[in-house]
Amino acid sequence: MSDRSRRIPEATVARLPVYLRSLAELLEDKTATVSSERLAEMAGVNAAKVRKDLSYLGSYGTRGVGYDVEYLAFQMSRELGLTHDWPVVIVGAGNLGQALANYGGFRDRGFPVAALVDASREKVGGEIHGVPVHHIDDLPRLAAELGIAIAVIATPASAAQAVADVLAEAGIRSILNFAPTVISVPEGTSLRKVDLALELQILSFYQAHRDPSGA
Amino acid sequence: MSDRSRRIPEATVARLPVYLRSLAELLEDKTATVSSERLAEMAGVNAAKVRKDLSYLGSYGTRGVGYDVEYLAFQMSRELGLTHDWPVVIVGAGNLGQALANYGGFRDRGFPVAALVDASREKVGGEIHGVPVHHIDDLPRLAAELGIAIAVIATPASAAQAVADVLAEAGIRSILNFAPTVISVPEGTSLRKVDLALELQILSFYQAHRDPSGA
DNA sequence: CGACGTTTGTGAACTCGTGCACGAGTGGCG
DNA sequence: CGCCACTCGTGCACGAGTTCACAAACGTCG
Repeated sequence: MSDRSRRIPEATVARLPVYLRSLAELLEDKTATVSSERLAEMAGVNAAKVRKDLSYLGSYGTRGVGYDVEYLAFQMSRELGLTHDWPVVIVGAGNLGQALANYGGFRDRGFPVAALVDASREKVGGEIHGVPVHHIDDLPRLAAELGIAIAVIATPASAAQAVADVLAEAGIRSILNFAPTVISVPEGTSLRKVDLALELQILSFYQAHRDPSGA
Repeated sequence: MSDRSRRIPEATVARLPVYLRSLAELLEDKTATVSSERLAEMAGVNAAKVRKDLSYLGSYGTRGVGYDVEYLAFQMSRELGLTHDWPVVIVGAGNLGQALANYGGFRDRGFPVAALVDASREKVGGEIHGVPVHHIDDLPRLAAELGIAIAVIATPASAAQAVADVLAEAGIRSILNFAPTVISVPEGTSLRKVDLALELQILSFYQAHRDPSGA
C-alpha cells in the first residue's frame, strides 16, 4: 500500500501530469482540499478514473473529505520525478529546433534547454535564443557535464535514426522524437513521439467521414 | 467489402498515417508490392496488427503476394481524406503560433496554413512567414471564404477555452490544441491535443524510476 | 494440372484499461 | 455518543484493442 511493488499503468502515467497541472491551479486559488469529482472535471476525465489513478500512488485521500491539494501535488511531483529540473538537449538547430528552444513552456515546467546541437559546423558556436549551439560530436561530453538525461530530436526524418544512435552512445535514455519517422532505440530507453502533421491527418479522417463532400 | 458500415477503431485510425508514410517511402523506391511483415517493420508495429488494420479498409491485399503499394496508398489516402489539401488556421500569433506557421511539415503533407489569427490588434495586418495575420473576429468570415475546416490553437492556456468557443461558433469542427490545458468542445467536434511539456514529464517519470538518484 | 510455398484475412483467446457499484472510513451535528 | 452525509478505495464486469493461429487464396514450378 505505502510503497513500491505496484506498477503504474502507462495510461495512468500519461494522466498524472494533467492532474498535476490541475493541482497547480488549485494551489494558486488557495484551495486546500479537492474531491475526485472536482479534479476529474478539471482534468477532463471521470471521477472513478481519478480515484483509481491516484490510488496507484498510495492512499493519499481522506474519505468524506477529499485530497489535500498541497500534499497530493508534492507526492505526485515526487512520483513523476519533478522535484528537480531536468536539463534537456535539443538535437537539430533548424526551424523546429530553434522554435522549441525559444518555447518557454519547457523551462517553465522544469525542463530548461541546456544546449542545442547540430551536425552543421556553420551553426555551431553561437547562441539561439540564449541557448548555446554545439556540434553533435560534443554531445557525450555535454551530456556528462550538464547532467542531461533527456533529448529532443528535431531533425529532418532522414537524420533521426542516426541521431538516436548517437544519443544511445552518449548514454541518454529518454528521447522525445519530433521527426516524422519511426526510430528504434535500445531496450531500456524511453521513446515518445510527437508528429504534428500526423495529428492533422487523424483529424482529417474524422472530418472527411463527417462530411464526405470534403469541403 | 468496399464501402461497408465498418467502424474503424480509433487506435487503427491513429496508425494509418504511419502506414501511409511508409508507403510513400516505398513508392519512392519504386517498390511495387509489400508484405504485411515488411510494412510492419517500417511502421514499427507487428505484422498481425498491420493486417488487421488494413482489413478495416477492405481486402486490398493478395494472398501469397502482399499489397500493391500504389493502390494501397491511394485507398488509404482516400480513407484519410487526404485526396485534397485541408487549409488550416492557426490561432495565436505568439512564439508557438509563429513557429508552427513557419514549420514546413504542415504544407508538405497537405495542410497549408491559410491564415494566422490573433486577438491583439497590433499583430493584425502584416504577414508572418508569408501567412497573413487577421483579427480573431474575422475568423468566421475567413473560415467560410478560405474553406477552413481545421484549426490549431497555439495561444496561452488562459485563452484556449475562449478560442475553442469562437471556433465552435465559426463552424470549425476539427481542432488541434497546443495550449497546455483541458478544453471542452461541442459534441461532434474532434479534438486532439499536443502538450510538449507533458511528454517530457512522462519521460521524467520513467527516467526517475529507472534511476532513483535523479541525476 | 496438381502440389507446394507464401501471405492474407479473420475468428478466438487474451491483455489491458475503464466504469460501476458499493463497502469502508471520516467529519459534523444534534 | 450515535447518526448521517460525504467521499475515498477497490472488486468486478465489461469493452476495446492486441496477438495468436490457421484456413483460404494466390502464384509458381515441375
